[in-house]
Amino acid sequence: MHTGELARRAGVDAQTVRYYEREKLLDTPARTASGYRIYGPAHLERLNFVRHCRSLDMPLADVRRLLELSGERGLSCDDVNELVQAHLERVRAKIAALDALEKQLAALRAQCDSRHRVADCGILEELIHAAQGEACACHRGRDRT
Amino acid sequence: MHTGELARRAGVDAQTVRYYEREKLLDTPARTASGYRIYGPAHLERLNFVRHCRSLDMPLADVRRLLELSGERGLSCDDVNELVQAHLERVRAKIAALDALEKQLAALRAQCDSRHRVADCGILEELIHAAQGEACACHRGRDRT
DNA sequence: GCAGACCCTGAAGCTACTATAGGGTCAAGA
DNA sequence: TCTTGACCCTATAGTAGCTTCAGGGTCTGC
Repeated sequence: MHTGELARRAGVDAQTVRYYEREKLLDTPARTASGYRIYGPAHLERLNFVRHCRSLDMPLADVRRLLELSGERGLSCDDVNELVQAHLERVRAKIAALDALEKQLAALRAQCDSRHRVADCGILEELIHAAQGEACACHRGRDRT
Repeated sequence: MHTGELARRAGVDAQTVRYYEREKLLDTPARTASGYRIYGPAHLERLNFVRHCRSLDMPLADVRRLLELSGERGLSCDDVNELVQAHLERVRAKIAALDALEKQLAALRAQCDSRHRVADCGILEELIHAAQGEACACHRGRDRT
């Protein structure tokens, strides 16, 4: 099959397929005389694997590593474990950060009932006040993900 | 004060200050004869406001809009409300997506107890299997944030 | 007069794609 | 045979919000 069909079957854009090839996530395929890429079932399988990992929000570097590891079938799979564990922890950390964020935003949103003017808008007031207050440590050296 | 001191006081990098100036988030400051930027307290206040909004994960475009709106003090503050509300909803959507993700990753992590080889690693097995299964719709047209 | 800390500009790098420009290929229909 | 339309190719730029780097100037103290 050609690039377009492979892409369609995996539910991605054809450009993404070429991008993955450049990034060494897909094996370089054979070409027709006129330069069209020719893919087989193994490519589709691999592309699906990559997309599944991406749907789990794994960075491409991790996916690449998993692909390498899955080739070395005799090795202990500690590395696979660590990688997934580390990713799980990143996701959990992000959830915690967003939960805190959501609380702050909900509180902020509650400051204004939209029936008044910018000059005495509770939200802006709060934003400006919070930005100046000594007590507001939320924008000092916070980790950004 | 010069760029470095402003940056230090706001807890950011000096390059970030210059970046915000380019992006029209800070007023262009006066310069010394030799070209050094000179900032006053108003700049620090504004920079703190920007950083506070960023700590709430607001995109710079939203921050720019808030800065504009806070200048028009006679207007109704409906726009401020909408902006914060929309951002809050984005954050909530992201939390929901990450919660689902965390469950999938935790399940995946539980597949392998690390005492065996890659050849029969439960995680890799599961990843490959899930990527191929018809039932796995998780990587077909999922929304990406 | 020199070291070290600071300042400047412009450009590249990061992630994971997406989009655009400018061109070639192929199969079917008139 | 010509044309149309759908596909393919490459290379490059754009997205967000910075960070880092290269290559240079300035200022202060010894």
